[in-house]
Amino acid sequence: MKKYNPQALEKKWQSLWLKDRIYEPNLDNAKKPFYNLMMFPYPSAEGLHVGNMYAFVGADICGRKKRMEGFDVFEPIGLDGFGIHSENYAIKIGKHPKQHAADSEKNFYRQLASVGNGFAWEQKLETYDPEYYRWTQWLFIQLFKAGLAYRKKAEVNWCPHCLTVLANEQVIAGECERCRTIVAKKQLEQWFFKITDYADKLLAGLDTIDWTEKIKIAQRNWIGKSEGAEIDFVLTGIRGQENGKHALKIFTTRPDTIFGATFCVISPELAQSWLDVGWQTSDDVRAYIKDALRCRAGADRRAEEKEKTGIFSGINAVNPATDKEIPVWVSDYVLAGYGTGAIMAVPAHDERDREFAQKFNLPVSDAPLIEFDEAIKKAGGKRTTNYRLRDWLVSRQRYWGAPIPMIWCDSCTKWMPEREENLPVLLPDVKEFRPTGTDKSPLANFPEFYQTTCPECGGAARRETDVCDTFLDSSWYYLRYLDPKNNKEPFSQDRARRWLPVASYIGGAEHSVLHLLYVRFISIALHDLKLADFAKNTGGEPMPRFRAHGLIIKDGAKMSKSRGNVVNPDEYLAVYGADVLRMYLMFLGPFDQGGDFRDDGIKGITRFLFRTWDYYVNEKRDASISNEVTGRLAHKTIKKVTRDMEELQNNTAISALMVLLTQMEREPDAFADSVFLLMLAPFAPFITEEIFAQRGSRETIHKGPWPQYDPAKTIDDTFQLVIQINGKVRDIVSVATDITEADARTLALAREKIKMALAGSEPKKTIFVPKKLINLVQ
RNA sequence: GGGCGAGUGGCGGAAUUGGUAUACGCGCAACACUUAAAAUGUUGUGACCGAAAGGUCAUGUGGGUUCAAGUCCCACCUUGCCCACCA
Repeated sequence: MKKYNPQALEKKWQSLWLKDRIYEPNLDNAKKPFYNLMMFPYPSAEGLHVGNMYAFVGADICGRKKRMEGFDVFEPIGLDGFGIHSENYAIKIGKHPKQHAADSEKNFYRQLASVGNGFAWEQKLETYDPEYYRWTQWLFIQLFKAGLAYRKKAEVNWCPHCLTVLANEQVIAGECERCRTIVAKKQLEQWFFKITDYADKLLAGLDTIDWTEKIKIAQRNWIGKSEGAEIDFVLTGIRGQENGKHALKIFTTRPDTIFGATFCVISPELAQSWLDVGWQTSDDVRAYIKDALRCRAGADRRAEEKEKTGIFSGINAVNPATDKEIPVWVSDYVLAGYGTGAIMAVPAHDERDREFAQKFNLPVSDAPLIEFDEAIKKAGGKRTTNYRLRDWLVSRQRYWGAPIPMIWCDSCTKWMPEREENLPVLLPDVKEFRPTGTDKSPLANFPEFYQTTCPECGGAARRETDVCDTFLDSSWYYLRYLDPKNNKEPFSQDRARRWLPVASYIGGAEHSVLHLLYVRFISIALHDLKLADFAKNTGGEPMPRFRAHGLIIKDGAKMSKSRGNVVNPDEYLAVYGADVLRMYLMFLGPFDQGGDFRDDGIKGITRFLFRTWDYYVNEKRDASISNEVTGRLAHKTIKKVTRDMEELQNNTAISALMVLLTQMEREPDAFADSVFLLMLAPFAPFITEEIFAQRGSRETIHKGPWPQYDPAKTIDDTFQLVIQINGKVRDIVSVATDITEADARTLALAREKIKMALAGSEPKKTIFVPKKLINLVQ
């Protein structure tokens, strides 16, 4: 009697697989490439947690099945280790980020190796490796050369806790995505990527890709395309100015409501710009503008809790539709960054305008609507399109990132990229890496870093001291995986053409408007710039199929360190082994739904694998034995499991395997014996490999072949005919599959139970559904 | 406030196209094995009535469509996620 000992056999197979390189596809010659990508983790404080493992295992199961179906599966893994998150943790534990990276790298790879995934370890990468970020810098330079990276002074989001600027996408309801601190506004000169140039392409591409609908909607909303009009309202009553000399340009998506516009509102920023060019106004108005701008800098303008404020500017505007003079107000409920920073207020149709009108006792006019284009014509406006999407702010005033490879020369008076042959611009190994709290990166304290020579005139010049947003690191990693040691080019075009676009991408939905938008933007831009051509057929879309996995919850809440409910897989792996933990996680529920991690459910899976072991290892039986019922069930199970796995419904696939095993234990069948093990292999790679070897195979089970079913054997000769009276089940009888309606009716009427229930009356109508039921309607 | 989901046993969850609601697993109960317990195995397990046969009621609530509704339509309640003064 051999005992199932998961720890010993898992260790053994891990090293044998590594030695035999069974998960390393031939990247240059693969005939049926299948790029199975999962979002790479950032090596966080706690190490790999069960939620990460859930995502990786779900993706791996899909890849393992493809490998058994004969595909050359490439399943790379790496670490997204640059960035504020890692740096903050390093600061907290008093380590240098570089040291922390080295430590967590070791721990992460050890954990990742233990979960039983078919990772292509030879292609691993880390974003903080100079050989990686050298090419992140190269990417920055290509965008700069194409005019897609630019430097601009603008109002930006500043996190007073992280002490850096943030991209719009990293501000959630006015708070820093990472630390939940209320974000302030600052006027700073920063590097931006022109993602807004790609708004339409990013929007159009969504219709062509097979992604979770939720993510597509989130991206559409984020891009926020709205069709509307810009209309000039002629201004009157400006002190010291002739009437009609100036006009106010407003943006509206509802020009059809223009007859109801009873006042205009401009943003404090627009008002300030008027002051800057000499607008003379009262001290009260000046005070309001100053105050509103200061509030914005302090960022206490979160929508819901704030009552509207504002002040009459003293200026009037002529509504071009009604020719009536209406007042122009200044209020911070109008945003500077959207449209023209000015609106016509229609309190009868817009809730915010109504609230404002009520507070300040402004007129409300329930004027009739007119047709959209007619309104624009009447008002002398023009159609325009506005986007919510802002350009991607990529500079960060922090240490732990790829230095932005740009140089400022005082004599050439311009920004220039570092020469590509000088890349990487190495992140210096400095002791004082903490954020400075000014608007400068810590690197600005190191002349030995920033003092350089101008790439054009050779004179003294100064390096940019900000570093790149981590999302730039992760915007192209899938390309580098194909060739992580390439020191001549960022990626191999040949390999990219062979392997890309990515066949299956799996990751968390929390990146719907961050990573998943940036990764599309960068790929589409690379195609436009002729720097890549691997996805010509998908319009540059790098990942035509994406699925979001659900979250693993513990005690009713998302796992987090502060709640103290993080589950580390190590302890479970030590007790139960990877096979049990993998299957347990998959059995919780559908992959896109996640589930609640609780110890009590593990028992069922443990029992199942022990039964499997006993069935194959300890119960010797005649290998030629065959059983009709079990054989047929095996064919049906292949059909169901194959389909369920394609839909990532691993929970029901596992339940079908449980049903099959129970039947095999009752009535063994040689065909079922062989296919059961193959179907179990993606879920429980270790135990199946061991049993396969013990049954005498010299090959790995993981190259398949995936079992095929005989469609004829999935159809039964008989079925359970449900007999209903008025839609209620009254009897069930086993009949031939091809029974006719007439025969079914006769049979049903002859049944004792039916006779009793009908009590002698004749059914008026009969509904017959082949292979399902007969319904007698009285 | 806007957008998108989800509400099914004691619990996690099943249910191809509208066609046997509660698969599979946990838990629970009885039995077997055992000196005993654990483990394992077998059987049972939505609620109510009934000795049984059988019946009635059950998929958040209330309506509707249909021979037939967890599934489709309308209204409402609860809840989760995303976005949020974007004119």
